This record gives sequence, C-alpha cells and structure tokens, in this order.
Amino acid sequence: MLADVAAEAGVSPTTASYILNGRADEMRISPATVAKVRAAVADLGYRPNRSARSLRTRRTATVGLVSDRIAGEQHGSGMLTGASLAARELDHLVVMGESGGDPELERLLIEEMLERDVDGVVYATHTARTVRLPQGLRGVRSVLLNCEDPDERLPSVVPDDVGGGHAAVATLLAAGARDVWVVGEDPVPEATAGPRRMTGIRAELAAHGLDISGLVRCDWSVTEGFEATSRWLADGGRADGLVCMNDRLAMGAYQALAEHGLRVPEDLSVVSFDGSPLAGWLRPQLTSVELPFAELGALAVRRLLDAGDHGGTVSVPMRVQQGGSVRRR
Amino acid sequence: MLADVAAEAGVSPTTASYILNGRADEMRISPATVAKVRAAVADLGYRPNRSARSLRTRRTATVGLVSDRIAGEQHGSGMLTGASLAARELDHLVVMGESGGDPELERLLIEEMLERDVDGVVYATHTARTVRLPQGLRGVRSVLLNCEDPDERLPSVVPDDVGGGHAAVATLLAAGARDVWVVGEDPVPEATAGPRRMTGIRAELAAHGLDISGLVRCDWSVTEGFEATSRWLADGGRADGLVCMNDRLAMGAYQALAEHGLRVPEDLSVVSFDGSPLAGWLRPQLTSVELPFAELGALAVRRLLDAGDHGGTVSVPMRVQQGGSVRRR
DNA sequence: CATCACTGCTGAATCGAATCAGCCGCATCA
DNA sequence: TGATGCGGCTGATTCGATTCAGCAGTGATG
Repeated sequence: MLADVAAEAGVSPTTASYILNGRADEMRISPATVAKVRAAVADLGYRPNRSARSLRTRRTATVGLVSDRIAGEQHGSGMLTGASLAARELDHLVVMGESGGDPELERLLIEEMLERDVDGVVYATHTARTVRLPQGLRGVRSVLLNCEDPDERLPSVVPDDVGGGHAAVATLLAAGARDVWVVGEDPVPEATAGPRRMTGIRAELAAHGLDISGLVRCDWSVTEGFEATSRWLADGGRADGLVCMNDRLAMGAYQALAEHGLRVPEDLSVVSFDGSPLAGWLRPQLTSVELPFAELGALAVRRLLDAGDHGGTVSVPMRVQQGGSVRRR
Repeated sequence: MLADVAAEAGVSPTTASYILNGRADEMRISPATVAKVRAAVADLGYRPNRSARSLRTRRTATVGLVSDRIAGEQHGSGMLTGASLAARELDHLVVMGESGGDPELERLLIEEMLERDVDGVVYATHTARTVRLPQGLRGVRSVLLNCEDPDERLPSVVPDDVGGGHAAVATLLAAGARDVWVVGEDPVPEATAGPRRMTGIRAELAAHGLDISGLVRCDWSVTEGFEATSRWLADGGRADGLVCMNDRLAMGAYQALAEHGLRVPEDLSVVSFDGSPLAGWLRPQLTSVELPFAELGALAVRRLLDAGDHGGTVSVPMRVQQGGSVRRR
C-alpha cells in the first residue's frame, strides 16, 4: 500500500500521494524526494487500490456502456471495440451491459453502473435512431451513441448518413448512371438512417439535375430485398444504378438480379450502406458506404471523458468502401 | 449512507449493516428491528456505496472479460451478450477489454482489471483454440471462454465441436447422402474447431461404415471457399453431401456450385458450421450447426462466480439450425 | 532584529461501509 | 444467591487511499 511506499522512501504517505498524483510541482516537492518515492514504487511494485481511491474521489476510471443489443448484432459490435480502445487510451475501462431492449433491465443496468460510480455512461443503440434519455441518466454525465434525443442538448455521436447518401450517389454518377433507383425504406418511425440517407441521395442527384427514378419499398432484410427486387424486376423494372439501404438488402437484390439474368456491374451498378463484412463476401464485392462503428464508439468515450465537451451532435463521415459492384469507366 | 439509515431506524450502523447483508438471523436481530431498518432503507432510497464496500471486502461484484477480438468480429460477440446477461442475473457487471491480439495491451487490460479488484476474469478468444493462460492471470480466479490451456486444469467453456461434427454428418446421412466431401481445413495449429469437427465427422461416418470421400483444402473465407470449390468442381469433383467448416466457406461454395449449374439441395446437400446470420441470408437458407455463443458466454460467467466449480472443460452442445440446404426425403 | 514569505514536507481527518469483540439485561440453574 | 447463558444490540477499528490545514527551517526585507 501507499504507506509501505512512503515508509520505504522515508517520507509521509501524504508526500507519496502527491507525487503519485502528479502534484509534486504544485506541492513543491524536491526532485530528490520524488526520485526516492518513484524508486520505492518500482521496488515494491506498488499498485494503488482503486476502491480506496474511489471512496475518496468518487471517480473510478471506468465508463459505463449500456446498449440494447450492439454486441448481439453482427456489425455494430465494432462500437464496443472502439469504445474499449479509446477508454484504455484514457486509462479507463468499459463496464458494459446489454438490455436486449428491455426497459426494466436497462434501468437495472444503469442503476448498477451508477452504484459503482462509473465516471459517465455511453448510451448506445444498435440502430441509428432518436431516443429519450432514460430517467436514470438524467443528471448523469452521458453521451448518446448512434442515437440522439431531440429534446435534450446532449453530446451525441452518430454517422453522417446525409453525407453517406451523397457519397453513394456520387459514386454511381461518376460511373455514368443516370437512372437511379433506391431499394429499401425504413419502417421504424424513430429510425434516422433511412430518411437521412434519402436526403443525401436526393440532394446529390438534384445537384446534377436529377432525382431518383423510383423507390423499391421493403424493409432491410435479405429476404425482403430479394422479394421486393424480384417483384420490381418482374414488373419490368429497369435502372442503371441501384442504391440499397444496407448490405443485407443488397445481398437480396443481388440474388434477384442474378435470377433475372442481370449482371453486376455490367448491366447495372449497385452501391449500398454499412460496409459490413458481408459486402466483401458477395460476388462481385459490394461497393458500400461504411458505417464507422469503431470510430463512433471511440469518439463517444472520448467525448464522455472530455470535460471541455459542450454537447451537441457530432456526425462522423461515412467513407465509400470500394468493391466491384460499380461499373468502371 | 448507511449511517443515515441507521439513524432513521434508531439503530446502530452495525445493526443496519448486518440486516442489509442478510446476517440478521445469524446476529439474532429481532424482526421488529429488521422491519424498521428496511423501512428506513426504502424511505431514504438507500443504495450502498460499492467503493466503500469493496475497500473492506475486496470484492466488487464485477467480472472482467478480456478478449482478443470477440466484439470486433461479427458473430462471436454473442459471447458478450451472454456474459452480460448472466452477470446481471448474479448481480454483477462485466468490465470488458479488447486487446486486438496485442499481448502488451492484453497485459495492461488485465492489470487494470485486477487493480479494480474484479472478482474474476473471463479470458476469451474469438477462435476456438488452445492458449496459454496469460502471466497476469496466474493465481487469479479465471475461466477460459472458447479456448483451453492444455497445461493447466482451469475451468474452460468451449463448444462441443466433436458433437457438432457428428450432428452435421447425421443430417446429411438422414437425407440419404453417401458421398460426403468436406470443405475447409484449419491452417492454424492452435485452432481446435477444425480437427474436432473432423473427428466427429469421421466418427459419424464410420458408424455407418463410411468415411469422407475427400477433402477440399482451403482456409475459412468466402473467397477461398469459392475458389477451392470451383477448382474441385472443374476437376470433375462430385458429391451428394458437402460439409463446410463454416458458413462463410459455405457461401463461397454456394457461389461456386451456382456457377457450375449445380443446385442446392436438389443436386447435393450442404451443411456447415456456425449458425451465423449469414446462414439465413443465403438462398436456399443454409442448414448449419450452431455455435452457441451466448450460452458459452453465460456459462463462463456462471462458472466464474460459482465457488463450487472445480475446473475442467465443459463442452456446450451445438444444435443443428435447419435451413433448406439439405434435401428432404 | 522582528516580520514575512517561501520551500518542503507532515498529521490527522475523511470517504462509507464491514466486522470483531464486547455489553447489558433477563431467565435459568445449582 | 451467585454463576451462567443467551438474546439483541453497539462501539470502535479497519480497509487504503486523498486532502486540508499547518509546521519547521531558511533567507529576504524593512
């Protein structure tokens, strides 16, 4: 313990404490004494007891991360990776809990985290959406991850879906596409990804004097993507560029296109959103606008621990992950 | 704080403490007093300060979970979900850290967890394999998750890959397959999934007087699956049943089969391992022997917190997740 | 030469629980 | 009647740090 270090160095625990907390200069401790204490620390392999420290300081060098199911789902778990790494860089650890969407479990998790004096809480959702900050987090330092609360001015970290929409269309236009259809429509009212991507898509087309040629309505699953695209093709649907709202949808669309004898990218170009591993598994590999999950998670933790952060939403750019689904010119 | 509760109830903090720690009977505290204290607790909304408690008891109601990259990869993150839920059920929280495979980062994470007095550490790997327990965990209560240390008799939780191999082949045999090929071969010497699955596969075939007809060698990626299977088909390869070592490989095999005009399951049946979401995305949906990640994670935490656990490996059964890739008879 | 400021350090209290070693009063027993 | 036991509770210490208030010694200042 600290007392042993102090004894070994021949100083008081107070002095040792100041030195270990980087307050040596402030407290005018002589370099000689500092050296003695550091030597003692190294000698004894001293490691502070975090519980004791937390008891006094009410800080634990720990951040909470509550989510609905970001670990459970395939891709979004990158947010955890990013959060974990960023926390480590700032000498913190992540305490995580998954509610699976159950509000009561969520309440319990938050309560347990606060009991353990986490220095702040990241509240994350698997799907980009609007949320209401849980009661238990009111007054608690927190950052929203992949979601926003329109009623509160909270720090919030989300992907830049509008910019992503621009990028997706820009990729198609650069390949010469002029007849662009969109596949997928977000059915959940709170979800933000769909509408924002659509905003970007339309704006980028408008900048070239175009608009979308049409919308193939379906939700964001492989089977829906397949069926909706099949129906569209069966009805004589045609396009030279397809924007799919996510990679799974695109996979379904690929299946439908193949069944109708259409080749990607020779007959039409396809771009989608997510940049998930799936994009790299399809043939041809899918050009997809990447959700920067790890960055989102890391930024959320950094903002949480940045005392100077003054709230508001930060949108992280989405980059185009090149595949082979857009025709080269 | 506890002192307030005691004051409100008109008893000493000692008494209140005993009651809240379930030692009322042992300490012969009268029911009347217990009731008073409980009322005061409810009244004041008392929540114990965990740091203070930890300082005395050296327990934090927290478990560490260090992994290489189980969050980072798509499917295995289910282990986190399971661990989180099991921890909650036992009134614990999970402190997680991802090393990304970097031994130095792993060391740091473990050190930080121990400093924070986690009650134990789950050491998890993304890929089922043998490992050596990290130095920092020697003498620390720990459970291996999805890995085993052959040199130590540690509690370890892994999927039953041998049983999975049996199940995969049983499914094919039940569909009438007699000419069974295996696609995929584990190139990493420490990996255990491949060899064990192969053991089960051969044993189940042997039980029916058969053996595998051949092995299509490749590592476990979509592109390798595609290329290796394509080569095999080009060389005149034929089978009525294909066992793919994982779902990604199977996806590659699907692509190759389609290119060669072979239909699943009409021309041959396919089973694979993982039971990942991908299996449900393929057409036809893939019959796959599921890796029970959530169960594995949950069991690891339960064993970690079970003082009566005496070590040794527990293999969790792998169930067949039915798709449409095996011919019905 | 008294006052003052400054340097370099320390003693003691504090955070909020857990827990050991009793203590008081009353019934029982020889 | 005095010893003994037990039911029901409490005082004081402890866990290991942080931190406030303050105290010697020294040199400068008026």
